Order: sequence, then C-alpha cells, then structure tokens
Amino acid sequence: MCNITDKPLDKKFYYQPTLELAKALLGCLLIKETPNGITSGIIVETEAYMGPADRAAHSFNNRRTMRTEIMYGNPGHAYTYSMHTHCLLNVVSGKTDEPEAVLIRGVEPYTGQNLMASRRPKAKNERQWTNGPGKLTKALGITMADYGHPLTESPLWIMEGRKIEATQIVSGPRIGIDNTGEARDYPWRFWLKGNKYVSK
DNA sequence: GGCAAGATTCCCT
DNA sequence: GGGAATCTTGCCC
Repeated sequence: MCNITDKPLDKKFYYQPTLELAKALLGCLLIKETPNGITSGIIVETEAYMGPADRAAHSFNNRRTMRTEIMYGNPGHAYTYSMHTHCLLNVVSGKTDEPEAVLIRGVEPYTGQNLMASRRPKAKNERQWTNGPGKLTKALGITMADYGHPLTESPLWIMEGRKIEATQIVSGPRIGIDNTGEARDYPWRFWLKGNKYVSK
C-alpha cells in the first residue's frame, strides 16, 4: 500500500476546499514520532468545520482568540483542542483568514500497534485503540504540544496512503454538536463505508 | 482570580 | 443511558 519512509503530502494538498479536503484525507496515513517509537494510522473518518458561517465551529462568527488563531493562518497545520481529559486533532484548511478545519475522528492502526496498546490500557480490543477523536490522539501520542505544528514535517505528518474510490465514501451529520441550531444537521461528516474504526 | 462550558471517554447506578 | 472525570479556554454570566 505505502511505505512509511515516503514523503509527506505537499503543502499544495491542503489548499483545496475544506469539504474536498475532508474527503481527500480519507485513506491518508497519519504518522507521529515520539521518543518511544513511531505510530501511524489510516484516516477513516473526518468532519469539516466551515468557519464563520458554521455555528458548530470554534471560529463561528469570526471569533478570533488564542485558541482559534492557528485556523486564521495557512492550511496544513495541526489545530489541537483540549476537551475534558482528552485532546482532539484538526487539520487547518482554508487560506489565510478563512478559519476552517477538518477534525480527524477515526483512524485504522497501521504501524506501532504494540505502542498503541500500551498507551490505551483501557481498550478491550484493537478497535477501541483509535475509533474516536480522543482515542486516536492518545494512541498516537498527539498532545497540545503539537498545536500549530506543520503537517508536512516530522514528528507529526500526513502522507499518501490507501487509494479510496469515491463509492467507498459516505457522509452524514456531525457528532456531538447537538446544541448548535441548524448547523447540527449539515452532512459534513465523512467516513469509509463499513470500516470498523469509524467512531459510530 | 474565578467559574462555567466543552467537536469526549469511561464506568456504573 | 446517565453522570463523573478533570483540563484548557474564554469571559466576567
């Protein structure tokens, strides 16, 4: 399928429209290097957050704070967000001053399974290592320290992975944003049909 | 400084 | 299915 020593995706990859990027990221390989070793997973589930017009987005109505600042810059950077006891990973998209992002909600383990297992002691099976946005960051060792990191460089990057046919991609409403009015129903969540590492 | 809320996960009344 | 866990951010409710 692919070799982990291959090159990261070029910066140009991130300059496509956010909804296109959310679909293009499916099948790509997300890689994280730590002192303990290297882990990677195939992206199987994403959600698009469409900036100022999207009530569910942190950058809704052009809200600009220390936390959302990275989304106003160039695409292709990591937007990590701390949620309760967990950390979530987004890929910044949209050009400068277009604060859009794609949330990574699920990956399929590819390399470093032993390390993932040790980082996810509560998981009862392999599937529970990475079938959720907070789980996959823990399994891969992604933390708030990765905020703003360019996804074209070590130690956290994305490269081409599995080829995905358009017919394998399914879309539907996003998850966990029930109190955001009409934005709740937008079909901006994308996943690979039948993949068991999809969160729901 | 303080407090409320949150794109979640885990465990149990 | 419901509530606790427990950290960061944002705004002063």
